[in-house]
Amino acid sequence: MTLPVAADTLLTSQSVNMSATATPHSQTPAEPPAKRERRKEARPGELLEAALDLFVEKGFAGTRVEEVAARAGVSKGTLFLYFSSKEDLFKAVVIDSIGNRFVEWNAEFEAFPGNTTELLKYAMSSWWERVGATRASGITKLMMSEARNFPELASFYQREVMEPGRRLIRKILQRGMDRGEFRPLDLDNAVYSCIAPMIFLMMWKHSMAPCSLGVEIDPVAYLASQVDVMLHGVSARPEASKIKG
Amino acid sequence: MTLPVAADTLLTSQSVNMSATATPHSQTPAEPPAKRERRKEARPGELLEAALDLFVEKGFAGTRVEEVAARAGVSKGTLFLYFSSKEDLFKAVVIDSIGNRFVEWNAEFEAFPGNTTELLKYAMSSWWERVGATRASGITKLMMSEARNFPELASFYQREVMEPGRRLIRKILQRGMDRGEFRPLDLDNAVYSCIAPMIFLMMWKHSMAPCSLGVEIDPVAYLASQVDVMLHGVSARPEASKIKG
Amino acid sequence: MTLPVAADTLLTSQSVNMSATATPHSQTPAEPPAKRERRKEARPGELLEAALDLFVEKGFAGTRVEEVAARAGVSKGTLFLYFSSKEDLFKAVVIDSIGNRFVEWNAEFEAFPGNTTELLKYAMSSWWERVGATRASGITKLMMSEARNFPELASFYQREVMEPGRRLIRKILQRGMDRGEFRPLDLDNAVYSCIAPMIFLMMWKHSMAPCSLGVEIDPVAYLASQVDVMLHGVSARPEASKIKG
Amino acid sequence: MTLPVAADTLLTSQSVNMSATATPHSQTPAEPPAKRERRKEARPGELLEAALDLFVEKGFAGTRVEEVAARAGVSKGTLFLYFSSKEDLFKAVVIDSIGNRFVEWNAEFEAFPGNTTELLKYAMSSWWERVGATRASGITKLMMSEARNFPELASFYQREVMEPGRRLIRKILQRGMDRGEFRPLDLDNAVYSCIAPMIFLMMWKHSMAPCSLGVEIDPVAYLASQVDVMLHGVSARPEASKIKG
DNA sequence: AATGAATGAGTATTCATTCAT
DNA sequence: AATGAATGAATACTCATTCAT
Repeated sequence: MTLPVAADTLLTSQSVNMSATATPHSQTPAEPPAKRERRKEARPGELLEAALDLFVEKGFAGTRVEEVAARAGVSKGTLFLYFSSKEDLFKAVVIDSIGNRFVEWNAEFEAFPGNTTELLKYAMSSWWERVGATRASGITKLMMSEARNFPELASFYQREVMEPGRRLIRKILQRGMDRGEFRPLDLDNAVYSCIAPMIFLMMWKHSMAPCSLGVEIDPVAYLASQVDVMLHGVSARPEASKIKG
Repeated sequence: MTLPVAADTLLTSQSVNMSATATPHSQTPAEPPAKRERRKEARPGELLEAALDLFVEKGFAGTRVEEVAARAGVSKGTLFLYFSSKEDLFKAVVIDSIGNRFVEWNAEFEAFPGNTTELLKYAMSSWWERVGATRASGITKLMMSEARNFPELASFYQREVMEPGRRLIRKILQRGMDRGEFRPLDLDNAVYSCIAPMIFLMMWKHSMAPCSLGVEIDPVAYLASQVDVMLHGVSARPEASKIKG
Repeated sequence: MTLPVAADTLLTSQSVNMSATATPHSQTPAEPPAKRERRKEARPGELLEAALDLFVEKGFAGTRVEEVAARAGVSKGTLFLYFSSKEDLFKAVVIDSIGNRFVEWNAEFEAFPGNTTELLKYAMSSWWERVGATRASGITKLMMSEARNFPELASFYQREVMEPGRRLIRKILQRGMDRGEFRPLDLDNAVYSCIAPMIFLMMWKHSMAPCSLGVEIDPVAYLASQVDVMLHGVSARPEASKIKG
Repeated sequence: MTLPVAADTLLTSQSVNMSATATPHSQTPAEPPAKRERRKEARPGELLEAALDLFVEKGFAGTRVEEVAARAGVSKGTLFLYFSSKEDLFKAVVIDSIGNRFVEWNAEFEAFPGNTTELLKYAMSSWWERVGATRASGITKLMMSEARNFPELASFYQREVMEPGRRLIRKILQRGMDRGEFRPLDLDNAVYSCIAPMIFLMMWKHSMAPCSLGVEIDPVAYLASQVDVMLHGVSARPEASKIKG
């Protein structure tokens, strides 16, 4: 797992037990867990997974550590073997879940062969596949919900996730402008035309969707629609028709 | 305070003590409203305001009723005079804050004289003025954060707020299409091109913005940009230039 | 209640909730305590009494706050209404129990009419009556037992109790020497010939005596014997007998 | 390690796991004690030493077994190999530390050639050397502090330590009386004129002294002073002067 | 109607003890 | 014999809720 470079700058005053940051989200297929099984290696990851799910679902204050432990298949005491406090666990969950894929993505997008329209489509849909659709998306919902209770973590999240994301989007839009594919744009705001749908989808997925009684949103279709609208606008093109007519 | 029409449908299983939002001790015959009477009337409102702010900031579980009472300038005991429980208070906060302006807005937009492009701009900016920029926007952040802890409230919120909002937006887009101002659109998804930015702004305002160290978003500029992008797209118009050239 | 002058110097880093220091050891005759009786005034004193007894008996770590509360006839929660933590309670117990009677005693002994032999007898026996035989003696046992767990408190206790006591005894011995009643003495050490028996009695009373199966010590008799031995020594006086013979 | 004769009488109701103080796994036939064997033998002793220090410093409840194990250089689990419980460890610490030197001392004092004044001086100073100044003195502080939590141990201690000590002192004083060196004394109380200073010194050493900021006591000087006062009293001797005059 | 003292169920955390290795 | 991961009962402390005044 790649820890974000600045992770340690966060931890000056309230340090997070780093021993906890083991393989995140390792889809260990549920082996029959014998009682008092010894597997120090696996524990933190399992706890982090369980904690992520519960924190996302119920929030920090609404989650009981005992529940986290139970879901990870261990006892309350074991949790405190790996995380010195509930808050420490919380921080570890957030920090652990933030691998910065941005270097990787940057390279990938930098090398993208097609035109920027295609790149934008690709960026959005691959984001969905790799983040939006995964458990990792919960972190965003969590941060949005708990930011004001953990301002330190919030600014860490902004620095390590929001900022790089924003820069990546901006680069794509800039590419479009540079290549004459996109018209001149107010980039500072235009980036959010990409980011807002992502945030919206993640929030929706983790809040309304699970109790949705009627309205369903198909993320893939929505993102396609959004990219389409974003690219071509909703306005009819009277000039174009006129000309053709 | 305007209660949404469907408020009572919510109350089947987990009833909200309605005495809380209604005048308490209403048996008192209409006497000349002395100053102290005035205060009596004001109590629940002050509590609801305080509760809204705190719930938005700290979440349901993270907020202590004592804090709510203190902020409203009353004692803890008094709070329970108006709301039978913390949960009841929470529900009242949500329900109370949802006046359905939608009938009003519907009428307003129905009578809108200008073209749909103008209408869209107007709708977005007036939404910001009347909701986004106000304390009411907190409710959305609250619902997004707490939906899974209060699924009943969540579906109430969807029914009373999201749904009408969605329909309103849809109507506007439909109007554009009907009048040939907008090109044919996948309306089911396109509505979210308007809604996502709103949700995003409200979430941002109540989560990241308060602890933002760097990135600031100017909502008005962003919404303008978003509407612009939405209307005209980001793509350059080779045809258009061709024609002109 | 008179708080020792230097009490506040102790409280710089870990402050003791001073609201707690109400009438100490008020022998409130057990009135039938109605449930949920309201008597804020009496509470802290009752709690301090109960806490003193239990801390003396079981030590700090060995005492459960719930037990303290129960003995004071209140619930666990109520205790925390008056003392912010177990440690705070402990400190309050110690500080509260240390009224400095030394000014009063100083005056009393200063004005003592008889010879110093009488004064010494009087001092010891009145100490027993006013301190040794009372619940207050427990504090000494407590401090001796817990000094190393609460070094701050320990030096407070030395400053406020041991030191003044030492000075008082020294003054008495000095008086004896000044008046030619006592022979020249190594005062720095001689004071402990008075202090050690007191400490010993208090320790004994609160540790061995309660589980004594055989040996019993009669404090009054012991103190009388100790004063006698101290005054006249145990050695036979050959010179004296010789002369008479 | 010498076990006191009456040690087993203690074990009626709350038995002390004697395997702890005996060679563990003694079924091993007497093989040449390799180095590792040596260590094995040493384990319980190291644990007992560590435990003694910590119990004395922090009390029974305030001491964590993990700390004891760590100080002894073994793991928590190992401790429980030798002692079946924390309480068992505690009892072993006390019992182990009480070698009864009294038979030896009895003989030594019985054979003492000099006068009783000398004997008394010798007894006190050799007690300080052999007990007071050593780690063993901690046991007394421990017992004084914990007696009421372990009444059984307390009466064991009284029987095995206090009682023999008292008898030894009494014998010395009796010797002085018998030989006409001491005047007639109330022996039952007079013994405590010797014991109290010892107890006082041990308590002081293990409680106040470690956090003493000002007052220091020189035990040897104090004991000398105490013996001097005890022998000759503090009173001036008018008769003597008269005679001389 | 308003208070705030009192309550006790609930929760985070500790730590003696167990046990598979 | 030794380890140290795992346990869960115990305990300090919190906070929604009650109720006498």
